[in-house]
Amino acid sequence: MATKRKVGNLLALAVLSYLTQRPMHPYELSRTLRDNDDARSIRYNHGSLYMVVGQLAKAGFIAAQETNREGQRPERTVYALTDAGRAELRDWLRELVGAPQHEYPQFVAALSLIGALPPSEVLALLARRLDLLADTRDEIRRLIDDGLAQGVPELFLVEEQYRLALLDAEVSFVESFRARITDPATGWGRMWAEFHHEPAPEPEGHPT
Amino acid sequence: MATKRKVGNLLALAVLSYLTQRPMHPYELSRTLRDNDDARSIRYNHGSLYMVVGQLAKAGFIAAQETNREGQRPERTVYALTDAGRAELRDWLRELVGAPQHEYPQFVAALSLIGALPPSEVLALLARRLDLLADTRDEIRRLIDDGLAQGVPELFLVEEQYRLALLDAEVSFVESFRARITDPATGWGRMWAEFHHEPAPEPEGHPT
DNA sequence: GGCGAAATGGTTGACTCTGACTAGTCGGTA
DNA sequence: TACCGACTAGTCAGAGTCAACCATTTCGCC
Repeated sequence: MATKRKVGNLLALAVLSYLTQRPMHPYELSRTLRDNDDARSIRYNHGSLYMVVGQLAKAGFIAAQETNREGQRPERTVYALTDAGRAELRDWLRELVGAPQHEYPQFVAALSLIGALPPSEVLALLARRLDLLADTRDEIRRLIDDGLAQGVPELFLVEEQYRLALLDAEVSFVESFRARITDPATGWGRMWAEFHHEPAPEPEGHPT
Repeated sequence: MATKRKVGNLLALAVLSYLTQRPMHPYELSRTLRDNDDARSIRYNHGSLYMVVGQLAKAGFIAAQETNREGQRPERTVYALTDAGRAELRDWLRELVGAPQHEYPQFVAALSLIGALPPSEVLALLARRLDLLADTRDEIRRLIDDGLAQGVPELFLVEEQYRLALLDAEVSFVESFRARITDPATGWGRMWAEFHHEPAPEPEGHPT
């Protein structure tokens, strides 16, 4: 599983991937990650990068190639991918692509406890969520369009298209969820509201 | 944001939520969480629970109510929710429901680096992924149906329906992704394959 | 009634992660 | 030319996570 890897942080995957192109020193990796906007897909922390590089070196996936220094700056160690590192990269990617991992999105946790909020409030919050989801959607769309306009191959934007697909699914779900709360036929609204000692929620635009 | 909370672990949210029903001691919480299958929605770790309870107590969200002991067992401290805790629960849930958080699913990371694998292999891995996604889908369906059959209100199954919606979206995406790889019109397959020094991938069922 | 397995209830320690801190360099500008 | 802010480059303490372990008690079953 995911935890069996010697280095489990996904940042390490990106490091391995960039080192296939050429040896680099940590700061160069950091800049490359920033320039390619990888922080959108992989949790990035300046501090974690140095840690991850150290772990990869200890595990034998990368090896220090040379150490040089300019002026009074701290020295920079250039790392190169080893054969073991190349194998790890492939194996890890295979696992991630070939088998879905169980994950814990925050919204799932919230939904599982949603009963703790009264339905009237939940309706308002979901409306707000829909607005924000629409904003995010526009942003991703723009990111993709800009990329395409600048000649980025569509293959390198595929993760954004995936994000978009999930986003659309979430929007549909939230809309249908709202509808089911207000639909008197489901009986949800009444039961839920009674539990919170408030009147049953009304459909949109028909407040009591 | 998520990190500004005194206790950031989502397990704490579940603890606060269950303590609204009645005071409990840690192990009772642990069992309740297990019984309700909350580990599906919230990353659960036996050890973490005690830490989270300690943190919540230190933050003033819960308070030790009494300590008793049976036989030679370690003592059990019963905790009760404080007013601050009730407020934190509501505020936290509001945030989670009202505003989507940026998250980092593993598959997104994998997609962003997918170019490192040759397209022929990616096609095979995606096929495997589709199989496993179908299994997961069946499992969730069964979970929902069993719940409904046992009279669980549909509201308490809403997080599984959300999961199902996302799952379906992922299946559609993966299918369309596969199609675009094999479709000669997109040109992806050829470019990608050339980069890996292999022949362009063929559409399903027509191997070279 | 006795034996092992499972449940109860919790602690510990090794490891990982994160945000904050340090410290040199460079370009502009007042 | 002296100062400021931004960038470069890296370190580190403290917090968090997780798996493994420990010690009792109860339960199933022969």
